[in-house]
Amino acid sequence: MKVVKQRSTCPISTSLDVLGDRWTLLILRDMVFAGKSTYGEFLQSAEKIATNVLADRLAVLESQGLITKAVASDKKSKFIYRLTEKGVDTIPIIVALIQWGIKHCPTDVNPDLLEELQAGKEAVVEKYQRLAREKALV
Amino acid sequence: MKVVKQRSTCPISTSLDVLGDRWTLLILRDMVFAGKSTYGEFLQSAEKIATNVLADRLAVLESQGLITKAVASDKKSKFIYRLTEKGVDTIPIIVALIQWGIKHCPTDVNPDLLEELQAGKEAVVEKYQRLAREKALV
DNA sequence: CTAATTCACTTGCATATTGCAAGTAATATC
DNA sequence: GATATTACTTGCAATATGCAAGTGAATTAG
Repeated sequence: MKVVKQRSTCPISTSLDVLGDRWTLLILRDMVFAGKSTYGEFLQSAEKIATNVLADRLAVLESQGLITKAVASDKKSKFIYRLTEKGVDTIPIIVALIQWGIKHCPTDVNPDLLEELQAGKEAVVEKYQRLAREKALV
Repeated sequence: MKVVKQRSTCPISTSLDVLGDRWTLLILRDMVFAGKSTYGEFLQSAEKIATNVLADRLAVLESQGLITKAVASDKKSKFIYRLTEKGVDTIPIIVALIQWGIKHCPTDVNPDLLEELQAGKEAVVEKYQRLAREKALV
């Protein structure tokens, strides 16, 4: 049970106590936008997270109730990580980060996602929240 | 000139390269929601940022173009930090963090802000962006 | 049935970042 | 001229991260 140190009772601060590092939101991104769900898949991402850091962040996310961990139905040696509602609720944060990144940093974005975003952020949030909830039921 | 190491060209990743730590968004919060603009004011916050970390984050925010630094009009020994448009554009991220924190963590929130948020997130974002832009013109 | 492989980690260690306390330097006030 | 304010910097211990290698259970290949 990983403990998270709370610095104050400000909602921004408490959110950052859990999400405020370089890796946590990238793991959630991989779950939401890349459909990833296993340790091995998370290791494949372009940013190259270290194995010990990934294990630590997954343990924090699980103990904080953003994800669940379950044995895969096909293999007993494999674990499937799934988003909880608390995890699904981070999608507006992730989408806000995408918009800021697109506007202010040199980035490569999936053209389909870019088009969806131009039609409105709310629709994008709702779409990926719906997809994430469907995936969580499997 | 502080350099920020870019891990990939994903917009979420590039955003987190600048904003993804425990302190940066709290400084921006203080500017946006508490009207703070000086080193001494940032040090006063409940989370107790260390002086060297604050100096470092202000230098990063300035070199990345989210804030500007100027000598105060009343005292030459005082500096005023102000948000740029790039800084103002982080407000949707901060508001998304507030909403997640309120919903999922034990927090204390300003009742006025809570009421504003219940009436809709977009209005809150627009209000504080307008206020921040006005402040930047002083 | 045994050996190699996959999968999910853990361990050890060098480097980087953070936290804490104290010190410095340029104004500004008394 | 002495004290205070403002914005830092410095030194050092504690913590976190990055990297390479190792472990162990479950699965597949021969």
